[in-house]
Amino acid sequence: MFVSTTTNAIDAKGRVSVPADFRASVAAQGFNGVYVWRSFNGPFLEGGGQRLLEDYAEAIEEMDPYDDARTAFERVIFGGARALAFESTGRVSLPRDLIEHAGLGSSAVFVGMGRRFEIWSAEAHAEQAGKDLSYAREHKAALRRPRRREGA
Amino acid sequence: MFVSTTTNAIDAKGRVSVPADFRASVAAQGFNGVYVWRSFNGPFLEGGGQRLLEDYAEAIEEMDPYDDARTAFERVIFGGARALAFESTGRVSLPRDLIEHAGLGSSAVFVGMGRRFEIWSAEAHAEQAGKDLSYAREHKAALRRPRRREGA
DNA sequence: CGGCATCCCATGTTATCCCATAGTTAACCA
DNA sequence: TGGTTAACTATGGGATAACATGGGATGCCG
Repeated sequence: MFVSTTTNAIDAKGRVSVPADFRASVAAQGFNGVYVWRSFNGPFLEGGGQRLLEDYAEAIEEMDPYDDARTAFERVIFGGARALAFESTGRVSLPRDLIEHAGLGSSAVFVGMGRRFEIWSAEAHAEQAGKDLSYAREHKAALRRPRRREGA
Repeated sequence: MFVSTTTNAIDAKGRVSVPADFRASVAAQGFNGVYVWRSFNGPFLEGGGQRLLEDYAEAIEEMDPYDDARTAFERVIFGGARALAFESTGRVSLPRDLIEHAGLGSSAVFVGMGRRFEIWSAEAHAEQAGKDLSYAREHKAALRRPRRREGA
């Protein structure tokens, strides 16, 4: 699971260290790296491990083979995703188009989102964090106590 | 798995490099190359590795022997598919009829689709990508939430 | 003999590997 | 408890390998 927020530097070659605990949580998923794509909800990137992408694939598999919606999702999700392998010290190099979409400069903010994570520019993240906080404050009633599961 | 979108040049001889990660994902499938056929959904090509064709064959086996759809699939996919072997540097040479069907000029856009991939002309792809993106954005609720598996 | 495909080699660009450093945290022992 | 090691993390830089691509040479079949 991806948790916490970390800011890492992007060097001149476009390399950035993926937070160590993010790396640990995708270890042993077959592919030693992460998949990253442009969010279509804003100027930031979304990412996850191989298992997340396989789960998307599974959800898509359940649609009709040549349904227009299916091919659209396939193109957007698989066509838009990039497989970024970890190099020996745990960095990935971000392709240009992803850097541009998120408006990344010399640093990247990794935000854990549970099964996914997001990558923001420092500025965009600061702005969004403010919005999220006030939104959460206004809607705190919506968060109810989770039901206890058996065995826990 | 085929992911990401890559644009490669087609030279005067009709040769085009298959993206390295696409080649890696069909390696060790018996045939050192890809199968490509004309899509019947538009002016683009579809392709995949040997395993994909075998899976199609299996799916078709389960249809009625004289179902019109079955024979159509057999003709289009098996009859229309071309086996394109990788040359030493990872290129394939696209037959004329495929080039014409997709309206390819001096470049080809490879779009990863998970289990298969598509090949588009730059112009047609730009147009289609816009449509797919807005479609996916509008219908994202239609993509059932992927089932969570144990682990991350 | 003329297209057409395949093989081989050459090249520039980009990405990746490997080593080195510095700061931080954890571990360990006296 | 205090201090010293020992890991691990993030990050910089240079060397190296991989990739995409062009061109020529060779072989094949009509």
